[in-house]
Amino acid sequence: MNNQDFVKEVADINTDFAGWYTDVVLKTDLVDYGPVKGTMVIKPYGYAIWEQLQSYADKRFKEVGVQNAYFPMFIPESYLKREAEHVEGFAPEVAVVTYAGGQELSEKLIVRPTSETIICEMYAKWIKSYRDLPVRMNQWCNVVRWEKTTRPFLRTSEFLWQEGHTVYATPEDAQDDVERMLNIYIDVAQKLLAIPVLNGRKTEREKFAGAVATYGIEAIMRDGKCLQAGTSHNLGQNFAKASNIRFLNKDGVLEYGYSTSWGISTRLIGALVMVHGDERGLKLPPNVAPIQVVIIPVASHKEGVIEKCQEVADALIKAGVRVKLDDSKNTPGWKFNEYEMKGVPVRLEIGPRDIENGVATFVRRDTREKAQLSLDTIATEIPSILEQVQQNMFDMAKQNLDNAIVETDDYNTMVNEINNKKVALSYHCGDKDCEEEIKNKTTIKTRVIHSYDDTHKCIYCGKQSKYRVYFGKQY
RNA sequence: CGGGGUGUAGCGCAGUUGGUAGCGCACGUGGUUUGGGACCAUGGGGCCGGGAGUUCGAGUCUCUUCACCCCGACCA
Repeated sequence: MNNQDFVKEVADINTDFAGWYTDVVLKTDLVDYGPVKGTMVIKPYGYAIWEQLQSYADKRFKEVGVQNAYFPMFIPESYLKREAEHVEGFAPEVAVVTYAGGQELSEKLIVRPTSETIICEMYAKWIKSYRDLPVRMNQWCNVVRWEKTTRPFLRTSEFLWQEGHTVYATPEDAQDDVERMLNIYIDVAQKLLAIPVLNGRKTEREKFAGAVATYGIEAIMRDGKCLQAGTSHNLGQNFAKASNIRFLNKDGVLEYGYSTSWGISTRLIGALVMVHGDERGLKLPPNVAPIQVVIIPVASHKEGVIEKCQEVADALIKAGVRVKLDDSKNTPGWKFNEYEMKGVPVRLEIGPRDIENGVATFVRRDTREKAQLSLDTIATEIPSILEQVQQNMFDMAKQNLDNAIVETDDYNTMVNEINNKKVALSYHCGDKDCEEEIKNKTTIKTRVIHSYDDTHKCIYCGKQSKYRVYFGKQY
């Protein structure tokens, strides 16, 4: 097979982006379809990306004092119903267990679509005094949401995520938490995944079912569509009241707690693919790539080639680089294409000619730049090259993001630009029905609020603006 | 849930008016190769998505069901 064949087997990235996406995630062994509709098997290469992401986020959570725990996946149906907006938001997409242990259950069990209800029930049991606060726990788990359309990573019936749930004594502390966690998510996206994001508060229409306020990060794919990549919710006292989370304050008065919740999911892997990928396949930023450097021996049967490759691999491992030496039977050319498709950031080719010259040939995935590196200094140079690749990938993605944003005060311009793969930044009145009308007419929704500003007119209804907000189409 | 499309070997596909299922790649074995998807030889591999029907006979015709893809609707 030559590269033409690869191109033929994968849909064209420019004319069929959705087809390109599914082809790439399947062909690069990130994922496969499960036997049940809408389910996915995350294969080792895809799971390794998730593990990188997990370990970064987990470390950040722990640094700010969050502890991990695990809560059951089955939630009594009655729990979900305690918060009116919450049940309305989730009821259509929950999976329900009605039969177990050989008999009909007296109370149906919801398979968690998110765990606010069950965690708050437990918190209510544990929290008695202001001395018990704050409570801040996170769990890494799976959740189930039975949605109509599915796409690997982006929207599946079951997916992996983390959900953090906290309770504070004051609204100010809760709001601080919401912003602190949002900032960690911004770092996960930007520093780890090299995905620049828009961030801010969601509108009333777009907020989480049961929240007082939702904040989110939004990534923009190369087809101009937006993807909600992480959310941080201020739940106010809504869930505390629904679950009866009360504590005695310093004055001996019983008060409801203030809770928050926040999450990121395997969807980020989908974003990673769609933000950075190109016509050759995946392109992974070094900080999250399971393999940062692949070493490909050339003429590996020749004296000393494999030994030299192994030597370089060992030196790189010692320098903290995730490296793979591929000494399989495939030809070098096959391997070049394979690892480019899989998005490995840096490739080293080592053959008799290189060894003779005391160098290795290196090729960057992001720029496809090819050069020689001295074998003596390679282990010290590679880490900084990886940093450059990481930075360059972020910069390129940032440029795409900046280019995608169009500031406009004209409704028709907004609709046209968004249909032309852009994201609009416009003023809006903040009225739910007005936003609803725009959505019904065009499928365009608000993403996050840019800034509050009442000195302009709403782009749709012409009334006084409340804020400036990003509009776009979404995955 | 509406409209369109596809299910045949691990992957990509062909299969004529119905007559015992084929190609390329991948895979096993032996050898030659190795700097952008190598070559020769020789093997193995199939519930033709599932079910029901028509027929002497179904990959092919009819009905039905399931899954996946695309476009909408829905979607913290």
